Amino acid sequence: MPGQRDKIQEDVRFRVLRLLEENPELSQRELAEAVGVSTGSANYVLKALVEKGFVKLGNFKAAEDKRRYAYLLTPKGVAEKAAITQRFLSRKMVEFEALKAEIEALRSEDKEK
Amino acid sequence: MPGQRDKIQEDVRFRVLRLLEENPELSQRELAEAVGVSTGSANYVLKALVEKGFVKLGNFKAAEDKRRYAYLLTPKGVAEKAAITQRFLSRKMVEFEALKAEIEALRSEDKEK
DNA sequence: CTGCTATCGCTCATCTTTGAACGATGTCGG
DNA sequence: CCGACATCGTTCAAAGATGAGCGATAGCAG
Repeated sequence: MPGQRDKIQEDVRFRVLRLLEENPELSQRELAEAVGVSTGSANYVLKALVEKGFVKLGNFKAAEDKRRYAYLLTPKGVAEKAAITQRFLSRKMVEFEALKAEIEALRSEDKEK
Repeated sequence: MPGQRDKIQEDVRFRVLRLLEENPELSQRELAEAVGVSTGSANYVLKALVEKGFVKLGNFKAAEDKRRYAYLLTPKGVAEKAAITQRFLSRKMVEFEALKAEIEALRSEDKEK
């Protein structure tokens, strides 16, 4: 079921783009935790985003901390995020309804007893 | 993040138990599709449930089809499912709220533009 | 300055999951 | 009965995800 995986990966990419747009200072670990993946995955995703030109590495605290980067969205990255948003939103609304239905089904089953 | 994995695995187990309680005739493939995992995983999960004594293999179409089983919940399986239900429901309600919040956040961001 | 601690990005051995493929069994038209 | 085809449970090589740990850097106390 790679379709499932692809969706999850797109979700991760989207959330990363979204988070970085608001706050480019986030570290890989913070990003990982925020989107719910491992540090390894976060690193991998970030690397991919940089390669695709959606994110650019900057040191906005430039001379201060050579370890960490600022993960700045490029215009291309902003566009990509916008392009994904709709698909993401649709998917999440479907998930939302499914979840709602499942919860309700479970509850009404409980009542029956 | 194995906590995440454990939760997902419990979700799968729960959904399998739930589906089988209603319809023991489900094939592994149907089960896999219904819960959203691969056939390999479905097989693995089912095997584990049988080993733990939650599910018993029967051939309710006995002499008719030697390939497929009926996956019957044992009393122990029914009890397990009941025991998991609350935890599952709580988890899903949290997810529900999170999803709701994320969707709304995304929508209001859109409006701003 | 020196040592200690925390955190950075990054790697990779380890574990998990996937799904195409297999042998076996069932179905059905001719 | 026979052959073609569908579908069963099962397997396992390949692909994916994880997170402890590495070298490097920053901050801070003495």
